[in-house]
Amino acid sequence: MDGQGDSDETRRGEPARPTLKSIAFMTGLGVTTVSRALKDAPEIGEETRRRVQLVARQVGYRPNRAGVRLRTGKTNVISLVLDTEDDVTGFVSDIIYGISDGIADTSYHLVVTPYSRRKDPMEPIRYVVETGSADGIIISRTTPNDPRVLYLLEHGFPFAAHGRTNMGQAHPFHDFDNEAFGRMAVEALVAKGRRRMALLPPPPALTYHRHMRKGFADALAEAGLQEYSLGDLSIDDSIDTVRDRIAAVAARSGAPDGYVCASGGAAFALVAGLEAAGLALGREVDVVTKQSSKLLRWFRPDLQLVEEDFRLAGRQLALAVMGAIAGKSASELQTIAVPAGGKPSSSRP
Amino acid sequence: MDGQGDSDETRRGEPARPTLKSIAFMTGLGVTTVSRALKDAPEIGEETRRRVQLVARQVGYRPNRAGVRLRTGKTNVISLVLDTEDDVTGFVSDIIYGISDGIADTSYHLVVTPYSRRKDPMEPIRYVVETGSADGIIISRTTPNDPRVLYLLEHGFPFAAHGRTNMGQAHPFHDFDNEAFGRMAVEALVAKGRRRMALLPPPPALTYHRHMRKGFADALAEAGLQEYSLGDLSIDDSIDTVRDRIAAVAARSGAPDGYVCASGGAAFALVAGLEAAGLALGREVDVVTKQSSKLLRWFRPDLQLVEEDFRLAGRQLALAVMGAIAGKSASELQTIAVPAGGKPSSSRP
DNA sequence: TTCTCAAGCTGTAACGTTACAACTAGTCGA
DNA sequence: TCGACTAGTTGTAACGTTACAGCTTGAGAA
Repeated sequence: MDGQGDSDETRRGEPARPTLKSIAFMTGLGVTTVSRALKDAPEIGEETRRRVQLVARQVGYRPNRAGVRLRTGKTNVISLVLDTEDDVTGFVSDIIYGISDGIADTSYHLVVTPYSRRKDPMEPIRYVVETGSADGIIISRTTPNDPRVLYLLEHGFPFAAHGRTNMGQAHPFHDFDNEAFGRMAVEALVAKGRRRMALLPPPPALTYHRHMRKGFADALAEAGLQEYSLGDLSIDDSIDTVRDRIAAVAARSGAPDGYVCASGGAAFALVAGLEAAGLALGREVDVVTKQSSKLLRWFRPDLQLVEEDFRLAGRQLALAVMGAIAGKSASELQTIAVPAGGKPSSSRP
Repeated sequence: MDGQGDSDETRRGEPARPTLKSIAFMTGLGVTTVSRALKDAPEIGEETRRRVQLVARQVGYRPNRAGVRLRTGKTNVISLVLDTEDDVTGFVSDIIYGISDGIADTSYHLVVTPYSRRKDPMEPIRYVVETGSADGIIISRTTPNDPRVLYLLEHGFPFAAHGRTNMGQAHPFHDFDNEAFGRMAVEALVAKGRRRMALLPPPPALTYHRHMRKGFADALAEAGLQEYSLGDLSIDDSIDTVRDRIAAVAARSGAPDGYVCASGGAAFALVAGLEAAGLALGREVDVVTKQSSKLLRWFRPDLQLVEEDFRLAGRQLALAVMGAIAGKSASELQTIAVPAGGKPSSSRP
C-alpha cells in the first residue's frame, strides 16, 4: 500500500494497526515524544505521559516487533535449541510449557530451533548468533566441556544451559540434583535389603552422568557395597537394546538385585528386561527410577519413583536466560532442583 | 553505532553481517539491483545475476528478517498454538519435531504460542492475527464448530488445523482416521470373542470424538452388538478419575469385556482400573488403544495397539500451512492418515 | 538523422522504531 | 535586562529491505 497516504483502513476493511505515528497524530504530539512517553522516560511531563499511555491503551497499541528489532537489534525472542532425536518420554513438551510459563507476561516469544544429534550440534547455535535471530538461547544435553557453551561465552551471547559444565567458567544453568538422586536411590535400595547394585546411567558424554554416578558411588561406599557394572549401557540406547542387555545380565548368577535408572523411558525397558529373565519387582529385585511422565506410576506399582519436574526446569531456564539478557552475573542465574520428598515412593501401599 | 560510517567491524571485532548495501558496494552495483538479482528477477542480466549470487554466497549473506518483515509484512514465522493443559502422553514434542522437519530447508521459523484451556482459546489466535506476528497458524483440539477456524477464515488468515471441523467451509487440515480406528478396534475385539464393548472416547467437544464414535458404532452394528456406555467419561479426565470409574464399572456384573481407548495416556489408567477390579488383560477382558508413545508396548504385552504417528502429523500440518500461505486452495491441503498395518497388534507373540 | 523501444540498471521513499542533536519557553540569579 | 539553565518537546536520520518510477544505453525502424 505504498503511497496511499495516511488512510487508517486496510484494503479488507480492518482498522489499521496503531503506530507511534497514529498516536502522535491523535495526541497532537511528536512521534519521538510518544515513543519516550510510552517507555516512561524521565524527561517527559507527567501529564503528557499519562495522556499518551491512556490513548495507547485505548487504541490497543502494540509496538511493531520488526521496527524495534530493525532499529535496536532486540528480537524479543528466546531460542530453544532441541535435539530431535531426543525424548522418548516426551519431557520436551513439559520444558516448553515451563518456558512458556516463564516468559508469559514478558514480551518474549519462544522459537524452537531443532537439530539432529547426528549432525553438527554447533550449527543451530552459530545460526542464531550469526544472524542475531534471538536475544538468548537455551541448550540442553550439556557436556562437561561443551563447545556450545564455549562458543556462546566467547561471543558474549546470553544463554542458559539445562545441565552444568566443567569448564572453569561460570554460566547460567538449571540442573536437577542428580547426585542427590543417585545417593537417595541407593539408600532406598539398601533399606529394602538390596546388596548388588547396578546403575543404568545417562550417556557418559553428558555432565550429569558424573553427578549421578558420584551420588551412586558415594552411597555404595558408605554402605560398604560394590557396583555391579552394566558396561557401557545407557538410557540413550534403544529400548530394545536396554531390554535385551538387562535380560542377559539378570539371567546370570550373582546378578544385581537393585537397579537405579536415570530416566523414566528407560525404566520401561529395564523392567521389561528383568521380567523377561523371570524376575519380579519387589520380590527378587527392586528398581528406583527418575520419573518424568506420570504414567510410570501405573506401569508397575512396585517401581520406586523420584519425581523430576521439567516444567520447573523450563521456568528456571527461562528466568536464567532473561537474567543473562538483562546482564545479570552468571552466579545469580544458577539453580539446582533437589529431588522432592526426600524418599523415593512407590504406589504400592 | 549510529553515525560511525561504513565500518565493517563491530565493536567486539566480529565482522559485520553482510547486507544488500555491502554486497552492492563489493559488486559495484546498486542496492536495488542486488536485491533483484538475489531473487532471480527477470530484468537482471544473466552475468550480473550470477556475479551477485556468487558474492552473496561467498560472504554468507542472509537477508535480515527484521528488514524484510518491516518492509513486506512477511514474518517467515509459523505459530503453533498449544494448549498447555494438554499432553499427558507428550505427543506435543513429536508434533513439534514433525513441524520442524516440514519447515527445514525453508526460511520459516517455528514459534510456540501457548495458552491455557481454562482461559480464552481465542486469545492467542487474535494476538497473532492482530499483531501479524506470524504468516500462518497451526491449531489443535479442533471442534466441530470451532470459533478459531471461523475467525481465521473470516480474516483470511492462513492456518492448518489438527483435526477437522463441521462448518461447511473447507480449510486446510490434517487428521488421523479415527473412524477407521474405531472400526478396526471393534473388529479386533470381536475377533477375540468379546461381545460387550465400551469406548473410552476423546472429550465430546472435539470433532474426532464423533469420528471415533461413528467407526465404533458402525462396527458394533455390523456385529450385531450393543455399546456398554461409560457415561461422560473421556480421556481428558484425570488419570485417577478414569481409573476409579473404570474400576467401578468393571466390578459390575455384565461389565464390558472389550474396551476401545482413544489415547495411550488414558490406557494406563484404564488398565489400572481393570486390574484394580481383579480383571486380567487377555483373560477376562481385552483393550485396544491408540498408542502415541512407544512405551505403551512395554506396559502390558496384551494391550492391542494402533500406532498414531504424530511426527507425520506435524510434517503434514507444516506443509498445509505453508500451502495456505502460498495461496493454494484448501481442498489441496487436506490429509488424513490411515491407521498403519490394518490390524491392531500386541507384543505378545 | 531522429525516434522508439527494450534491456538493464539505479535512486528514492517507505515500513515502525529509537538515538541524537536540537529547539522552545519558561525560570531564576545577577 | 541579560544570560544560563532546565524541562519538555521536536525533527532527522538510520536500521535493511523492496516497490516504484525513473534513468541510460544501444539497437532497430522510419
